[in-house]
Amino acid sequence: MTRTVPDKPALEGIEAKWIERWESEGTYRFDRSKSRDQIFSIDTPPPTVSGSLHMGSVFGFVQTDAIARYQRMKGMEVFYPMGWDDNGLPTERRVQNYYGVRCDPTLHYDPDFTPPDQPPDPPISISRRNFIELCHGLTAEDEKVFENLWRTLGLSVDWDQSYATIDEHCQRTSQRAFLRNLERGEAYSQEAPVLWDVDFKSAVAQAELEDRERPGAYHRIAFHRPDGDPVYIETTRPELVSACVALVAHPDDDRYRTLFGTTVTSPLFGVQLPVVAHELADPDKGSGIAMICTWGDTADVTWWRELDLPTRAVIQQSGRLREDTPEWIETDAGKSAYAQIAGLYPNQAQRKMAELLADSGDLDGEPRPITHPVKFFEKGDRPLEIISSRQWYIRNGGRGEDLRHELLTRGEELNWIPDFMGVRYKHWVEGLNGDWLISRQRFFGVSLPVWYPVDSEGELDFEHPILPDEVSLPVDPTTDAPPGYEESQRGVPGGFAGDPDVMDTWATSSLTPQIAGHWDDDPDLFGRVFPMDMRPQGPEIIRTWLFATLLRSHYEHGMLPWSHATINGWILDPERKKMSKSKGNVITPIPLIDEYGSEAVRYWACNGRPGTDTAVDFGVMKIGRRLALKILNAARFVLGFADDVDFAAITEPLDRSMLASLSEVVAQSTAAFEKYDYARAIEITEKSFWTWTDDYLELVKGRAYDGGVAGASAHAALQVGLDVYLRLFAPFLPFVTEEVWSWWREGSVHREGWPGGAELRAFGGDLGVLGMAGLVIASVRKQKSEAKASMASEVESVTVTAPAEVLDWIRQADSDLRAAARAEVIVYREGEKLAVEAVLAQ
RNA sequence: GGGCGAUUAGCUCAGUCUGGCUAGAGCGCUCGCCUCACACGCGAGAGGUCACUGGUUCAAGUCCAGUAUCGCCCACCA
Repeated sequence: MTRTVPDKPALEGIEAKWIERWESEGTYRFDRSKSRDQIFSIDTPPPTVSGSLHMGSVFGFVQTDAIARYQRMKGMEVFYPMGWDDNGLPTERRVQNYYGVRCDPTLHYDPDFTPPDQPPDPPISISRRNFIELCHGLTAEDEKVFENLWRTLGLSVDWDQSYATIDEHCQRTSQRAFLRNLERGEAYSQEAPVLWDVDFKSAVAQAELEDRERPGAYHRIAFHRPDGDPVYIETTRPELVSACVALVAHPDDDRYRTLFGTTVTSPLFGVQLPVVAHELADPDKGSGIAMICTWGDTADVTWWRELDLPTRAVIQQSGRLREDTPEWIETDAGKSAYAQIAGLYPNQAQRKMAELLADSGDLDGEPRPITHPVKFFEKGDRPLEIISSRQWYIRNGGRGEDLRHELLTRGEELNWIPDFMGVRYKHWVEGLNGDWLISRQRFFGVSLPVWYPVDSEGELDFEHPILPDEVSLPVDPTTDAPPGYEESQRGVPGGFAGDPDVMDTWATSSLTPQIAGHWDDDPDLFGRVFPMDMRPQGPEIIRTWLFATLLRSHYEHGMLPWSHATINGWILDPERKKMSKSKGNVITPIPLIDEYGSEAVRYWACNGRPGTDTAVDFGVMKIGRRLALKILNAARFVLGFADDVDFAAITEPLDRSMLASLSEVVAQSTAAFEKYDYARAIEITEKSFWTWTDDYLELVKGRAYDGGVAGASAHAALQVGLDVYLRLFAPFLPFVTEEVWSWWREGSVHREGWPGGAELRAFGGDLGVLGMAGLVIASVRKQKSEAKASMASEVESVTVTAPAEVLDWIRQADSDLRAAARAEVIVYREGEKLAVEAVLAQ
């Protein structure tokens, strides 16, 4: 092959050139003919396409790509799919804002609907089907943006292996897995208290909660004993006095011991309430006695359940207090008091209650302001309420010790990188306090594939759901009729009703190994890629994605879904602050790629240690760019000599020494990669490469230009060196290494073998020659520099003093040293310590 | 309240698992150099109480205990 080495190599434009070439040549296409032990499979995180692009996405994906490229070069067939997480609330929310629409399932489909150019305010209501069409359209656009970014970054993904969590294949997989969970008793539905977001009007799961510090106020409120004496409780939620079912204190609390078993009356509403004892009551909190409501917090739920208390719900799904007077309020005064808070939101009702209680004399003093943690849906704006609702659950060990233990054991079987991340999983599983709530009262998601018989009274029979055949999946029970029924029987006595809910997005994305590996429709492929080798992901979704994936695999396959979980660090802004939209410090990758180039951004990402929080650092990107340029220029130098080199011609001791040191670098880099430590691998290679260009290239330059037998040795050694460095850098800097490869080699460097140390060691080089010659030339440079002389300035003589064996190494590089130092002669003297003295020409 | 991680040069970070010459790199800074791959470059230099306190040891940035600050995760939040 003829060489085409450009006169002025440049980085500009090489991304576009190779992106296109890799695609057209199928460089990263997965070859499914390989067997499981020849395949390295990656369970890629499907990014939320309706989220914004940010450096956090780039960081983890580039690190994964480096590992994928290493494995591919090592000879493994890499299964590297890409998915898009497009179902669920983030998309709905984006569609609502983008088009100014709201979904109203009661409306009929309008086939001619097109959204207005500008989002209208207030938003317009559209049918469920129209809404879902908009979701599909917008996510398709968003996915293009992401795919373009991934390609620009050079991710070696096989784009034929892609999926979207809302596509038919994912829906089928998700519904099938759910039905199997149901069949085995791992999934169930029940009417129970759930955490409820009043804006989204949906239940949310424990994994989606976050605490936020919110202002509140302790209200000290009097309940009354039969003799009229007050019992003071302190509450931040006086609006729930109407939902109170009991008072509770600690069984050992002497202040309240005499009250247990007696009855008190609630203020304003005059409801008779028992006083009960429970260990969860904290004598040090408030007055030590608390009201139990339906339900103000999760402690209320515990008390309600364990003490078998009645249910008195006043807060509705809308978040408002119910309009009609609850039946348990029987006094006229109570009814008129309730009328004043009926239909209000909790915060409004709270202010009203404070007024009413103050007027009645039941509020002791002023409300005392505090800030306290309040549970929010992580994507929500208002505090969660707890309401009773029928929902679907998957058992996750939160309510069963045996399962919890099995899942903890699975966590121990998994290889965590870095290993301390395993502790987060352990703590999460140990802290679970309920099963996984998977149903959501939303629209853009995978439907729960169940219908319910409607009895002759028109009531739904939730205990005997009607299920589809697996072959008919995916189904949408809101539009499809179940087996054995006609659509005309929907909602009529003796007919059926479809479950209107969709599954939580994690209920689908917890199946990414099964989805990507085509568990449901291609068992041959699945057998070749599952269980997968690697699950890369962020630390914040260990409790969701990682845990849920492990759970589903444990249920379905009785094994871990992957052998290794690599957890990347958190990305911080250049000031080392967390990036967030609200702070306005989010950095997006595309402008950085435009400015520094893909290689530079990749270099930055690859320098982030596994699991280590990393700041966005433009300085590091500049260094990456500099490295890429250096590779181009060094390659131009190396390839500027003879086309036909003979590796048997590598006879010079210095050249062989260089190859020996390179074998060390290969060994260390390989060892680092085997431990998934890509950052260590690039560090080792980079450090060695700069020494190669600074010392070795300078030392052999003269000989290389002079030619002859000694020159031929240099030419060949330089080419071997370049060849090895290109391979070592290829996982990190795929564009520039491929570019240089194309100047003189056939095929793609990314399909070439990873270098082995054996063939380099076979040249029999002695590490000491290059090592010592490097020290001598450095010392001469230093003396020139101190004399403020040019490096090209002539040297009359160099005197090297050293122990005999060191002198022997240095002598083997004598002519190269003289040429590089521009020295007439080198005088060797035996001595204890290495000393170099140069006499500069005047 | 509990847990995990971090704290090393002005800045960004290696090094700590496995204790051992004078603690490293790059950026920035200072000085010098157009040396036939690269001035988007090359050479050299200055710069550190390894957060703090105590302990183990012949020897501690490294191991142990505690403290402080920062970040993250978790927690029943009356």
